[in-house]
Amino acid sequence: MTDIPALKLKNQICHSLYSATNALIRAYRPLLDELDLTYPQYLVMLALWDEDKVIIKDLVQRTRFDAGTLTPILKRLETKGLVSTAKATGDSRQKLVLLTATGKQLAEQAKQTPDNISCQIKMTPQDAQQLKALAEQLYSLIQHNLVSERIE
Amino acid sequence: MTDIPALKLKNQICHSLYSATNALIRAYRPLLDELDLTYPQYLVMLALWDEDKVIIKDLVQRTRFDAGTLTPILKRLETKGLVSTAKATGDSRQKLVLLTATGKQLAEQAKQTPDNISCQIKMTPQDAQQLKALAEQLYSLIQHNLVSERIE
DNA sequence: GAAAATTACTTTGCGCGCAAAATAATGACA
DNA sequence: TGTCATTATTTTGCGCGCAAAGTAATTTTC
Repeated sequence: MTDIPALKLKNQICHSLYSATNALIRAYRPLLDELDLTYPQYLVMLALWDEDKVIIKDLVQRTRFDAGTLTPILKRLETKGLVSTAKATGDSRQKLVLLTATGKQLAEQAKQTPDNISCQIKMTPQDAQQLKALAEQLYSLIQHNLVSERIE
Repeated sequence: MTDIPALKLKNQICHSLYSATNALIRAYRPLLDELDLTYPQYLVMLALWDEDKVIIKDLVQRTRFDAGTLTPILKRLETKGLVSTAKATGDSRQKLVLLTATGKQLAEQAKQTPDNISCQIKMTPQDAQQLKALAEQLYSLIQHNLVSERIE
């Protein structure tokens, strides 16, 4: 119908990126099922395996999740016995997130997940790294934009 | 805490891709608000502006959406008066999706959206095209994988 | 030609993603 | 010191995303 090239679905980066991301989440699902984690929960656990005993604000930065998204995710991880929380000494608005022993042990089981995924998806390491770099670039450009808009 | 490089959040393509995609959706939001469309609704409309009078199965393929996701999206577009539906002649399980006059007119307003986005996000056309190509490649590799698993 | 399998689509349920509003503690400043 | 703005976190509400189950029409198979 429309012959405006700019409106053609096939020309949209957003569609390619959107469907690739969703496909990747689907590909992770069977692996993460074994860890009893959803994809976002997995990303939060990765952040905590890097470093725990952090306040939520910190975790928001590192995971790039919205605070309103993170709160219920942490609650579910707590219900599963993977994390616990404590009030921060000093500023009592802040809440510390800690890994439980179970949460730490799960890293051992998760250790193989990245390899398992890259075995399934036969993208060359070069292409994968480039995709990651371009995605990072896009993220940075957009974040920079939003920040500078907020200042104006 | 964990010193397993494979588990470091910063090394995960999935995290870069996930946060870039969500950031892009956030960047589209103010533009799509003017069209009274959400991001997925916009993608469906793009597909329909390409070609309407199509059955849902067709739209599932072209949008790469799950059928269970598409049904309620189409219902909302119908409520907004942008699309209508009709039973297909022949196979009466099938449902035809059509653009209304309003739905067709909206293409005129949407015409500038892709340009507006690329003005905001100052990625070079080369990088953008490469990102799109790599995302397409990832999508294809995963889809191919899922299909071949289903056959086994 | 009736039972069984398949296909097209819808419904249900749960977990996000995020804007907006609420809550509560801290900091600023007059 | 009290008011006002700011900050950290939670809550609410709505729209996906998708697995799984349901419904209804069509096709296959014997």
